Amino acid sequence: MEERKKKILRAIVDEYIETAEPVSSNTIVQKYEPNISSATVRNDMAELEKIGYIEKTHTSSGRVPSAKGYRLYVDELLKYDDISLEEIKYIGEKLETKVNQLEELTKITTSTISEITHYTTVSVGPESSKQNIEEIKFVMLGSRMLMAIIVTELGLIKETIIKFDEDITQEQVDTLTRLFNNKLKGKPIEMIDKPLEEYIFNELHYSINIIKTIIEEIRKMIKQDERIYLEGRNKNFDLPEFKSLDTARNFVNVLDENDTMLDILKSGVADDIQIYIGDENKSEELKDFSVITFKHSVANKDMGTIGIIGPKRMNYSKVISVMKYINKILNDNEDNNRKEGN
Amino acid sequence: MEERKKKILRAIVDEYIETAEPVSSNTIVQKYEPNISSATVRNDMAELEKIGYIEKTHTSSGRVPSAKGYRLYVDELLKYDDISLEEIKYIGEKLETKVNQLEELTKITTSTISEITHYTTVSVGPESSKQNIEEIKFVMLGSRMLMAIIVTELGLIKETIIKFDEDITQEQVDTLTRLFNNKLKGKPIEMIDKPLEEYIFNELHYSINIIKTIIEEIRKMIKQDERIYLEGRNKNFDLPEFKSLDTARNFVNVLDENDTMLDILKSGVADDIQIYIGDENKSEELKDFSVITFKHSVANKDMGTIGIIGPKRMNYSKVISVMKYINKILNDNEDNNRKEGN
DNA sequence: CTTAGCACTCTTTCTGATTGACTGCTAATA
DNA sequence: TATTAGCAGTCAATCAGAAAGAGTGCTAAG
Repeated sequence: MEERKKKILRAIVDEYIETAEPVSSNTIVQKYEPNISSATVRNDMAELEKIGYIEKTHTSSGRVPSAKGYRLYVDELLKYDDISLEEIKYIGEKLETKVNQLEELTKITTSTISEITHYTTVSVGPESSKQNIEEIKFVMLGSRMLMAIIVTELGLIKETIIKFDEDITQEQVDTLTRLFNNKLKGKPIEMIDKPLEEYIFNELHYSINIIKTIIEEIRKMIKQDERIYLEGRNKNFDLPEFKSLDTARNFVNVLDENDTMLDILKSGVADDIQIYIGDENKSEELKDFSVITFKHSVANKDMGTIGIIGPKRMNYSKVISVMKYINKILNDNEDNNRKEGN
Repeated sequence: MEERKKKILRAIVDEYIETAEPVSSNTIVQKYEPNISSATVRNDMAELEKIGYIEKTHTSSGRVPSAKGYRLYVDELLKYDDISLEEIKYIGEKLETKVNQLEELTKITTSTISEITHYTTVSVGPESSKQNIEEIKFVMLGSRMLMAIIVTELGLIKETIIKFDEDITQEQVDTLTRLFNNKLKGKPIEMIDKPLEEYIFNELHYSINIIKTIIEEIRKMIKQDERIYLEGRNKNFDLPEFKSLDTARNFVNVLDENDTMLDILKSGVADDIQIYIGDENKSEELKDFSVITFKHSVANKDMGTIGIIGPKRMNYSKVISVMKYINKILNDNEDNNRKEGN
C-alpha cells in the first residue's frame, strides 16, 4: 500500500480512538496532513474503503475503522512506546512493594494496569495444578479437622480446611504426611487423584473415608484457585459507546461470567501479547469490544494472565506499552531477588 | 388515618412496586377498590398528597409514593409472609450443603438471597477481631517463612503467610507458639497488638524483627477479612429505573466502593432488620435506592451482615420474608448440629 | 495525479400539531 | 355530609415536516 494511504489510515484510527466520532476528510487535512487537499484525502479514503479497511456509518458520513483496519493498525502501523515518565515512576512504586504471596502480586499488577490504562482489567494467577509440589503439610486443627498446606517449587502456597466425620489422631496425620510427601514431592499438583487414593489406602489400613475426603478437598481447592481478579469495572462507563444501555448491560454481564473470562485468559500463549478485535473474540458478547491478553512469565515460570477489555477503539498503543513495561519490571525484580540470594 | 385512605396508599405502593409507573385513580378502582368511584379515590389521593405520603411527577400525572409513604408502608401496612412453597424448598436445599468454612456459608447465603429476591445482595462475615482465640498455630514453610493459623472459639479459621529477612528455627517457632497461646487463649483476636509484642520480646531474647513481623502480618490479615461478597450485580439492570444511564453508572460505582458498602453493613444492629429508604441512606449516592440490612446471629453469635440493594420501590415484603426465613433455617441447622454433638 | 467546486445525501435539531392519560373542580345526588 | 358524574384543563409523548449542517462523490480544470 502507498505510504500516504497508510498515513491516512493511521490518522483515521488515531483520531477515532480519541474522539469516537466518524472522521471526515477535512479533519485529516487539518490535524494530520496539512499539505494535501481534502479531495485527495477523499480519493484515498474511497480506496481504503474499497479494500475494507474503513467504513461509513451512512452515505454521507465520515469514516470509521473496520475490524480489518484495526488489525492492520495494530500489526503494522503502531509504535509501542506510549508511556510517560510519570507512568513509569508510578508503576515502579506500585510494584516495588514486597508481597508475601503470588496472589497479592497478581492483584497489585491488575489494579496498576487498570489505573494507568483506564480500562477494565482482569487476571488469573498461574495454574496451580501444573506446578510441582515441594512439600505437603497437614496441620491438625481439632480432632475432626485439619488443614492441608501445599508449597510448590515456584513458591505458591495453597491451603484448605478439611473436616471429617470421625476422629483422627496425630499419629495418623504424621503417617499421612509422610506418605503424601514420599509420593508427591517434585510432582505436579494435579497428580493428587484417584490412583493416589488407592495407593495411600493400600499402604495404610484405616478409614478410606478420611483419605477420600482429603483428596476430594484438595481437588476442590485446585478448582477454586481459578479466581479472577477484576479492577476498574466502572471505568468503561465514561466512554461514549456506553451511552447505549444495551452495551453497558452487555459489558457488566460478560464480566460477571466467570467461565467466559477464564476462557479468554487461558487461551493465551506464554510471553505473548494477544489482541482480539471485535468479532475476533470467541465470545459473541464481546463482539463490540477488544481484548488484549498477556500471559506473562518471570524467569520462564508462568505467572498468570492479564486481560484488558475496552472498546474496539481502545488505545492499543498505550495498553501494549504498559504491558510490556510491567513485564520488564517484574522480570527485573525477580532477577534482583535472585541476586540477593532469595 | 381513615381505613380507606390506608388501603388506597397501600394499593398505590403495591401497584407502583409492580409497574414502576405513576398510579392513576382509575387503576386503583379497577384493580383494588371496585366499589368506590374514581372521583372518591381522587379526593383521597389529594389528601394523601397534602400530608406528604404521595407525589405527582407533573400536574396531570398519577401518583407515586414519597419516601414518607414508603416508610408508612413498611412500618404499618406490610405483612411479611410473602414467600412461596417453592422458594422455601429452594432455600432449604441450598443451605443444607455442609460447608467447611464459615466464609463459604456466607457466600452461599448471599447468592441464595440474590437468586430468590432478584436484587443485588452484599454481605460481610462476622468480625473476626472480636472473636476469641481458641488456638494459634505456627507452621514452618521454609527457613524464612511460616504460616500462622488462628482458630477461634466460634470455629472461624484465619491464616496468613509470614516471610522473614532472617532464618528461623523450629525451636524458635515452638517457643513462639507456646508463648502466643499462653497469652492469648480465650482472648479476642484484637488483643494481638503492640503490648503483646513487648511481652513476647521480654520473654524471648532473639530478634525483635521476627516478632514485629508476625504481629504486623496478623494484623494485616484481620484488616483484610473485611471481604465483601456480592451477588447479582447485574440483576438491577433489567429494572426500568436503570434506563437512565446515570442511575446505572451510579449503581455500579457505589457497589465498587468497598468502604461505603462496609459502612452500611456494619451499622446494623444484631438480629434486627434495618430498612433505609432513599434519602435515609447515609451515602448520597444511594439516595435513589433502598437498602435492607440484616445482621444475623446464630445461637447468639454474630454471623455477619447481609444487605440487599434495590430501587426505592423494591419488593419489601418479599425481601424481608426471605431474610426472616433464612435466619430461621440457619438457626435450626445450628441447633441440629449441636444435638448431633458437634 | 491533484484539486476546486458543486450537487446530493443523510443525520440532527427544531417546531407545531395531535392524541391521550390524568387531575381538580363543580354541581348534582344519596 | 360523603360520594359521584361530568367536564375543562394540563402535561407528556409521539409524529411529521422544515431547515441546517456535515460529509461525500463526481466532474472538470490545473
